[in-house]
Amino acid sequence: MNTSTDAPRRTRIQQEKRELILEAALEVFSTNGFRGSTIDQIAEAAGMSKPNLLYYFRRKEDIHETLMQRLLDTWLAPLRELDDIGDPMTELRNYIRRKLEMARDFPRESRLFANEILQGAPRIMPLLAGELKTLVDEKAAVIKGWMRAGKIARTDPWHLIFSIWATTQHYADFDVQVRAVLGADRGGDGRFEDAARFLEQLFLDGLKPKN
Amino acid sequence: MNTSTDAPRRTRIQQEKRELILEAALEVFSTNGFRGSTIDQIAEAAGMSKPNLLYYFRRKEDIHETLMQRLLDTWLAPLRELDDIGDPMTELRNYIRRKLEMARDFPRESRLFANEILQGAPRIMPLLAGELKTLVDEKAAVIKGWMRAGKIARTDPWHLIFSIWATTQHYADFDVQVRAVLGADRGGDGRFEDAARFLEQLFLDGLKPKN
DNA sequence: CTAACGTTTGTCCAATCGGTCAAAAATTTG
DNA sequence: CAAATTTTTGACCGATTGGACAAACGTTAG
Repeated sequence: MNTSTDAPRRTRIQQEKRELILEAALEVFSTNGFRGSTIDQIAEAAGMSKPNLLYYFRRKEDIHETLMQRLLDTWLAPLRELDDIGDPMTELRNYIRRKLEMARDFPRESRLFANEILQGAPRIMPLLAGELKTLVDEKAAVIKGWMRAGKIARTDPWHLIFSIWATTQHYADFDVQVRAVLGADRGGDGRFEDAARFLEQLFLDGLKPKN
Repeated sequence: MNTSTDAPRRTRIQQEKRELILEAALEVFSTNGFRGSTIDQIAEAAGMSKPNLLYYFRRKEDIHETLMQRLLDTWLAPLRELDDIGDPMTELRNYIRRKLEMARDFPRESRLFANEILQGAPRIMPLLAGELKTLVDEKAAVIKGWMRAGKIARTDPWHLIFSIWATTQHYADFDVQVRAVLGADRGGDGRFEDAARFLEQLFLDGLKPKN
């Protein structure tokens, strides 16, 4: 992993300022969407003038693209770690837990991604049909193996992965709604632990009465 | 439900054209978001000139507001129908099924709603903390009753509702991703039936092996 | 027919947008 | 130090935006 292999040579200031801009852009893009965000907003959030920002990223889309590229790697890391060798139930529990932690700790990243997908994924479609599909197919095969071995109930592995994505990311993407519905008492910091408990039961036990 | 009670008197043409605009705006807003959509786009999709559109809705926000108000009612209808009297498992199954059907038949409405929530629900926050919270609390109480009666396993009713929302709406909001990952063979029209089967098993049986 | 009213459009406007450019300021290099 | 290079900025530009407006057009009731 030599970071200087293909990356353009950059000065210390360039590295720092680019990070500053990307951090500011994540904040702005994730709450306003790409078209809803302006370069001025990002520049102000990054504490610099618009032409100065454009000195580091020549087009608005370059910022967004850089952000999305970085995002996808970290975003798929938990799924990559789903291991064939470990105990199936433990592996799934850990995956759900890690995804929920990411929703809690990186909600802006989740919303940025959701925004992109919602609008038809115009900028990352190739990645979805390529890298993402490959990874999911691979992990679906692992899960299928567990099912054949009788370690977990038989279901559709792809839809299982979808439902884990949906339920965990919901706590980042729809956070406003979750907090509004739970109200002041239950919508506080404890909501993620409640969610973790619930999701664990849902995926690992189901709703069937235990009589 | 007298529709003429508070509504301004409208001619036949006004009724028709307003519907035309709302239909066009649903299409445009749901794929581009509020700020990403232009009045020109909506006007063109509705087959009229921009000033003509502005004759029926004086501001861009008025269109969006009207759309959101209508949406919320139909969107919450399935939950409203969750009945205390019916058989719990059947009621839940039907609710999940109806929500999934809505994701299939009204994906634009789902995406419009998701767009609004994602961006912090600036225009419908009061509705979430008011009408929506009341409804969810009410239905959560119903579900709690079923749990006390031993009809379904004990869990958090609020998070149960969240997870039903998340999993079903996922097939509308993240449709592009779902289709990309499933690929050409499994991403066709059958994907909703696969999803229905999977979700039914997930929520009603769980993943525990049946040994 | 015609006056009144409802509908449609072309033209225009101020504000905002993404982005350019040259020149000033700061930093690094020799 | 001074020259070379990098960084920052103010001023500016053309395009797009939401919206205003008056004039033209269509419809209908008397």
